[in-house]
Amino acid sequence: MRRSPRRPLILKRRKLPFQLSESATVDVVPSKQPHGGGSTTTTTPQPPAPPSDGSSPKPCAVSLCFPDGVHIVPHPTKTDTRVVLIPPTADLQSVIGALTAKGKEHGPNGPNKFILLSGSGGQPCSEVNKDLDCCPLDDSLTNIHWLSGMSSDGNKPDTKSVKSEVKKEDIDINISDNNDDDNTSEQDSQGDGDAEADGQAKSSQSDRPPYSYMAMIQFAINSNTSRRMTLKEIYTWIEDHFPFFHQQTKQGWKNSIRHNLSIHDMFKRQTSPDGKTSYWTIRPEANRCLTLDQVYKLSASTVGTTIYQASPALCSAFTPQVQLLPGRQPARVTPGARKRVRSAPKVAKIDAPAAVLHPIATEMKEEPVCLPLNPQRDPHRGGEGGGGGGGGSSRRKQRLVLPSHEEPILLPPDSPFFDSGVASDASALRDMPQGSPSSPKLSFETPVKGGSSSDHLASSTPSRPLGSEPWKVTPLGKGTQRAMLDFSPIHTPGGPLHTPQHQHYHHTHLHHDYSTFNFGDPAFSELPLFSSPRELLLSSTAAGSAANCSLEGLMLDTINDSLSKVLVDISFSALEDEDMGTANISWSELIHHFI
Amino acid sequence: MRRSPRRPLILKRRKLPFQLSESATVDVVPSKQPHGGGSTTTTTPQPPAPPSDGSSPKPCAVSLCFPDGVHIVPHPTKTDTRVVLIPPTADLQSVIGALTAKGKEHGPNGPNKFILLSGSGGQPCSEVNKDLDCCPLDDSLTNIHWLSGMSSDGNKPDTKSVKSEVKKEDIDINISDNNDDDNTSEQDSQGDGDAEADGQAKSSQSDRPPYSYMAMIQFAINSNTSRRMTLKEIYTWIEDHFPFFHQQTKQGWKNSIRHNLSIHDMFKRQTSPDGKTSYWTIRPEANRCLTLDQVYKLSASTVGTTIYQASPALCSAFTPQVQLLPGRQPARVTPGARKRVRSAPKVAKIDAPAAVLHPIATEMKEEPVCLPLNPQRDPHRGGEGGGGGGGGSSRRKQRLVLPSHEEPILLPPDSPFFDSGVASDASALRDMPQGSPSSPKLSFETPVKGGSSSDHLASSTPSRPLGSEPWKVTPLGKGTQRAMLDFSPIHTPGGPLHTPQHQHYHHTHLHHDYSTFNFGDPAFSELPLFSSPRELLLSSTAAGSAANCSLEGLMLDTINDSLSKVLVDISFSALEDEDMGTANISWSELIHHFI
DNA sequence: GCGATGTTTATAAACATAAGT
DNA sequence: AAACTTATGTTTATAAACATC
Ligand SMILES: [Mg+2]
Ligand SMILES: [Mg+2]
Repeated sequence: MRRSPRRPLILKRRKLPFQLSESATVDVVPSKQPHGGGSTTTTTPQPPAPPSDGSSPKPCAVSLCFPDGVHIVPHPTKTDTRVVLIPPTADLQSVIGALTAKGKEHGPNGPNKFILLSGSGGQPCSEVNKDLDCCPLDDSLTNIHWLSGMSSDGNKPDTKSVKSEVKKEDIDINISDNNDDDNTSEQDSQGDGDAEADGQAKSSQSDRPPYSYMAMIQFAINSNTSRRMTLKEIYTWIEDHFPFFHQQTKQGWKNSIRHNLSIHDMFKRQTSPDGKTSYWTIRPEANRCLTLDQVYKLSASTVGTTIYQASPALCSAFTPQVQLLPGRQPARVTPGARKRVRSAPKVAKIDAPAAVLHPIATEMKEEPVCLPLNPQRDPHRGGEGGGGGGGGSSRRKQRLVLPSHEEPILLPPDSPFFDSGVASDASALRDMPQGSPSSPKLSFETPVKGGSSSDHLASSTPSRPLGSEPWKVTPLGKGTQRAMLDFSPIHTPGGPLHTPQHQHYHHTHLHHDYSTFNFGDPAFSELPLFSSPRELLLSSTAAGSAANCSLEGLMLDTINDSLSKVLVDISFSALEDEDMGTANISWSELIHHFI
Repeated sequence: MRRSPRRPLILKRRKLPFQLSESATVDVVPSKQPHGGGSTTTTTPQPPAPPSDGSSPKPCAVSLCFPDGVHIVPHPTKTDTRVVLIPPTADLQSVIGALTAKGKEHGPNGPNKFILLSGSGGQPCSEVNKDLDCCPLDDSLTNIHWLSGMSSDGNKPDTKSVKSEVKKEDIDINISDNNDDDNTSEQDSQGDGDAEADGQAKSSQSDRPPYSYMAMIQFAINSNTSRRMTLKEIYTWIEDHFPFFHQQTKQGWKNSIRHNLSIHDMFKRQTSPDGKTSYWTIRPEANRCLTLDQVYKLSASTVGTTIYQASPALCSAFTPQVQLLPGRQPARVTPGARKRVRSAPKVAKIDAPAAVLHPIATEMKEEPVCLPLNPQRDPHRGGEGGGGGGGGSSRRKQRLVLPSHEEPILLPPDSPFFDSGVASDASALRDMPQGSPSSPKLSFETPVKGGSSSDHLASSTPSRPLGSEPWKVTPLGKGTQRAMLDFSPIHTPGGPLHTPQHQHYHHTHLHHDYSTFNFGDPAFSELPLFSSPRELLLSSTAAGSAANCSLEGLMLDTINDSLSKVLVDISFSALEDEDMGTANISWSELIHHFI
């Protein structure tokens, strides 16, 4: 037992540079799309994305507007980059082949980088679930709704015994009962507790699930309609869904669960009004509403692309009437700030061309981590605006601030981040910095960690994309549990092109507290480890159709011959202001601005 | 090696409730004050507090104004609490004895809680070191001062080759060279590297130092004039000062050092302009400027009370000219908000009656962790201002938010926090939440943890208060290294009674970035583990005199017969606004408002 | 490929505290 | 009501897997 089982290695992403170099489109475009194997278990009936039936040999079309309906638009700031909008029905492989040829035909001087987006597939999802976002429950003190049946293992969430007076406006109470498709599934799974052992037996051959503790806790909490769980409930949920932990004689994993709850700022503890029970919740701003269903189902269907619900947590209504004055957005720095690319530690994220980023003046004077745009790093440092600015991009990654004068820019994939092939990151499973909007008020309370947390990614991608995982998920699902996936309200503060710069620097008031919400945070898909470029392509194809409101895309670099999955990220450095948070705009909407 | 050495247990505080219960003042006031044993090693010459020569049998004086010059003022909000201002010349024991008797004479209805403060001793320290705060160096890009001699192990910080232009106002440059007593010591220690082995031999009998990695890293970085160090330098510094690590064959401790640097948000990495070297720094707002000298010297002098420099890091000058508009302080919530008690995880902190706290509306709707004021918790919840508010105080501690309507209150020690006896906490060694002022701008950059961090205390109190520590600190100090202690600028945003509520919710701009600075954070003294109540008393006495600008005090509870050391904390929930940060007010000044 | 430096996750454990017995 | 036990939380220490330079 001492010999730690090691964290699941399968969680680790692997670098698989797109092998396209020597021979132009060699090996890249297999003639057929083995899309078959997928959908072994519960499938997603609804997605309006008809998967292209593959085998569409049309790789030679190099026109600017591909016959498939593909649109190529220039990048706002990068002359060598093109944004390629691909309809869900298009054949991704042929498009890539065409782009590769196109890129190479112009040589290093012409466009050689292509950001492939497929935003037209999904429904706008803007007003889809205005009320059924995360946090369906009202937490007002008076609302003791949750007192009803929570003390035990969460077996009786249906008995709304108390039903106290609702003090807030329309903060539901009905919302709490809002058993939509998505929530219903988990609701049930939780309801029966252990009785769920139905069809698929929880055989003893359960390996350790490929999820980190952080991910599993998120699965558990998000599975509950009220989005909160007691420690005991979390234990039970995990045991029920991952037999591996049921078999564990030692309780070390429970220690780890508690440890993770504590250290990750993403998990917050709430105390019931009576002070009797503690509920663990997920910081709404950080909650991607990831559920096991999503990951499991997606992995089962060979789809490596999951949309981790971008829901920025509309729970703001719960907050008292603090009503702080929203930071004035005007008079601020970095006037022309537009977009900016971001490269996550292990994640590849880029800003969508449409999105405007408000770079916000740096807080310190550290390195402007805006990755070097070109291989030849330009030390345009001397004339910096503020004298601060710090050095160029440092070694790995850490604490990046934009010199106030620097504009955000779309970063091409030439940086090491993008040539790293698949970015099977789990941003959705990460605990985003978030600026700790709560700390200000709590500042005087030592107990609160507040500040910044060291929460980090926990890849949730199952090892193998398809079928029969060795770690054995205990199903107990209905079958209609995918609504959650479709509801991905993306809060886009301002208009597509450029939002007015807000300077809200981590406001504290919670009223609609979308503090530090990043457009890009929400939707980064988990990519199962691809054993070959083909797999990457396949998963990408699937992603284009299934992922509505997705921010993910592919970065095709014809110079380096690399194809990387990237998170097309629209980042608003300071979204804390409530005024911003409410604006929802779908990814596809944004894309339409460019077509 | 696998069998982890365990973290130094001596770091742990112990509960030593003041044994005063059964027999009124029995056993509490020993006839003599064995103050002798102390001050075995280097003593603090300056403290204007002549220790009472003990054996002062005056426990019966129950008058409101003690002959010693003690003033007793009512608490602004708590009727059962009195604030006792004790001059440095007063005999603490007799005062405590008198207060105990007084408290018991009135029974449970009368005042039974006393907050003992000794604020008159120290110099105002308001303008003492306006310029010699933390971060003597300018970090502006143009300032390549640190490029001079940093690449190596930091052996040549004395050769200020570059001495670039000082961009800021008067931010010194002399400060960097400011070889006061404090900095000098470390400066030298670093200069000679290994040659420091002078008088006290680094015998092989070095036990593990009682400091956490986080503390040692702080020691190391703060010892450098430039307040930054490379990883290698940190290694070297620790090895040089703690022979224990020099003897280590395994390099596991280096792994831990790196681990700590990464996980603790307090530590930030900066990259030099040339991108060649990375320097580790301490977030200025979080830096208490703690040095080994302070801890070591203090422990040697039996003084359990250390003032961990409250310096909120005036380094803000380094920041570019971001110049964000400071949050408007007006129109905000919680009008009558005043003070509030806080109980840290393991730390006991209370707000000073004079301080005003701007509770700031909660961000979420969680538990108003304002600890229950009385044993009988009053669920005055129904008519709350905002309807939110959350439940009562939960179990341990975590994430507390004030319902916007609730006023901050001075928490009496009846809560479990105060009856826990000695609070030998090390808030100075903690990484405060801080709201991550930097995250906003970095929000779009995954690399930055930003948000809140799980940095936490690392008690720095040496196991034994006096002399010859087994862990063997390699001296290499001068002898006159205590300047740092005396400079404890306390930033008190507003006037004593109530500062205008600021709503700055974690501003990001760094210009004078005092974000989330808590009045109370800075000065929490480390209490060496007291083996008896007497020791607590002794240390407290010493503290009263030596600690100017100290915020510490004693909480005497005549009901529970407990005497606890507490941090009298003035907390401003949102001090991020620059306008606030510059206002310095000494603790004694605050106290004078009540006399 | 190797070594230094960084980042994250997993485990074990020491304590603290609330809740039960 | 005191004492012991258990559950729950918090924090630090270590080891390790990877990533990047
Ligand atoms: Mg947590
Ligand atoms: Mg760090």
